[in-house]
Amino acid sequence: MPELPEILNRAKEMKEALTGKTITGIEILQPKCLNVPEDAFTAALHGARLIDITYRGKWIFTETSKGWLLFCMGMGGEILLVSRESLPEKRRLLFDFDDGTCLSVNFWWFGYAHYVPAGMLEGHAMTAKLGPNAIDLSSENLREMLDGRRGGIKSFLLNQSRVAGIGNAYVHDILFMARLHPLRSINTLIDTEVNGLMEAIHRGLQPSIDKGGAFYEVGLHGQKGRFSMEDILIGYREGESCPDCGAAIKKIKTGSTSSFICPVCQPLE
DNA sequence: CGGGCTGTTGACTC
DNA sequence: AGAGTCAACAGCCC
Repeated sequence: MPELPEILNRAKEMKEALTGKTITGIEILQPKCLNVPEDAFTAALHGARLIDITYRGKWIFTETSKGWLLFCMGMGGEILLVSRESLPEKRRLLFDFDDGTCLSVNFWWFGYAHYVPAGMLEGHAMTAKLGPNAIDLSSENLREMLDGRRGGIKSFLLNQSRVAGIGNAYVHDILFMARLHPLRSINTLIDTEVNGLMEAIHRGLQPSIDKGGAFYEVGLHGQKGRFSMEDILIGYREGESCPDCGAAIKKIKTGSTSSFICPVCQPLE
């Protein structure tokens, strides 16, 4: 599940390694992940030179001389820089470059590779509505965004059009560090809790950013992320002891997702 | 062997 | 506005 730490790192690696390369061939093994017909996609990007690679939330933005190439990795996948001689078996898309290297892209069904003409990003619905990157927010921003809103804090954090980049893997520890129950109503939060939440977002994401992302994802050169299970406090630790109070960590259903909480540190009043 | 679960997102309904 | 459900898939666990 690539979320902000993984996507940030992958975009950075891609910028360093791919800028300046020109696409000389495109192989599409799963046309359904595209937003335009296969031949239109190929025609649009053939001969495109890569200018810059950035990210927003869980999306990677590749700026080329012929428009935008956007990736969303869905629930997992790899973007690998390889040679023609060592192509991974599992791939959905393959880009050949003018220097003989290849970019192999694989993801589960939910992944997207979208083409958007230059200057037309505003018209791309899935990225145009993304909120600001989670790590770029200030407490003041967050307070303004929460103001007047109802509903649970977890679904707010997971809603990419509010805050971009947080997914279900990191949200457990973020809420634990903020001492907030996932179903806590936004309109009951006081200022100190919002400040604490902002701090928890940084404390929840930055260590993984610094370690090249989570252990279950790989980077552009196939290397594993160094943010390991030992770095996770509460998430996926059902039945283990809360690191703060020792109570048993519980797994609960919160809408359509599961949540891991300490029932003592994160009460729902 | 098979059923259940996980994860992202948009579409859809209430 | 927000909550709930569904659909799409591979891989893992029991």
